[in-house]
Amino acid sequence: MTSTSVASTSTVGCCVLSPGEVIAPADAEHLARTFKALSDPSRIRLLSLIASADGGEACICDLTDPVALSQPTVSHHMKQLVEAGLVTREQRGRWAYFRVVPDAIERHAPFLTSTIR
Amino acid sequence: MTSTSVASTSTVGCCVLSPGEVIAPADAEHLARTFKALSDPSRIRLLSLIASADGGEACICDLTDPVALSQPTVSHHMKQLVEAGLVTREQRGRWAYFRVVPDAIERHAPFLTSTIR
DNA sequence: ATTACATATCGACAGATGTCAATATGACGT
DNA sequence: ACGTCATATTGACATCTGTCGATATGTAAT
Repeated sequence: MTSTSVASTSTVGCCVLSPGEVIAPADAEHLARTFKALSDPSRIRLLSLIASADGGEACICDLTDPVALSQPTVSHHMKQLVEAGLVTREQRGRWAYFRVVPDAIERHAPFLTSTIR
Repeated sequence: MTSTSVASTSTVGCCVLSPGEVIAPADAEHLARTFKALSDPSRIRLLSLIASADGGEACICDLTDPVALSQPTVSHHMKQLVEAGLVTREQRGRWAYFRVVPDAIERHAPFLTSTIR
């Protein structure tokens, strides 16, 4: 067979490919979902703000001012980041504290090296 | 000063921050633009197809079938990838050959480590 | 219970995005 | 010059996205 083969959705790690193999559609969708969460400037800034915040965590009220967005909009962005697995949410009293998930992005590194290069 | 400071747009490399510094809005926008190019499953598959193709390059006609999209749509996606700097385009005869830019994504690694962690 | 405050959800809206069919552009062979 | 083929552009369309104001939900203090 001369055509490049399509990898089946990987079970070990994320999107690990043999050389010459093409990423599986399901893996492509998964990757795209992660990148989509990072595709908005405000969300990048929110991640950065949380990561550099005291104790590595921040609540919505800490974030609205620096990004100059309304409270509902920031809440909406945070929901996206949580659903993408890039951030965790912990309710403490009236506040919701968010933390960046370590290595959430690095987890996709295999794709970047084995698929893209 | 107790508040976290905002980094000015970095001139050396991409988005290098001192600890406790927040990414500059311009850098956030730049990063988001790159991630946006990667936020579509079809584009991820196109990148993978090109990278794994014979000689590391492919033309539009090689790509339409595997991704099951029309020629104009593939052309549109390729334009996005070129504009994001993730892929190069070289016209050779009637064909346009695309190649993945090595380290185009890795170039953003400083953000992933210095901003997100 | 009532009040105050932090966050989430809803409804609405403008603008962006992915897709295709039709057409234009451009390069080659005859 | 003409026809053919690969790619790009245009126009149209449905859907998704980011944003806000208004409102609902939930938690804690009084």
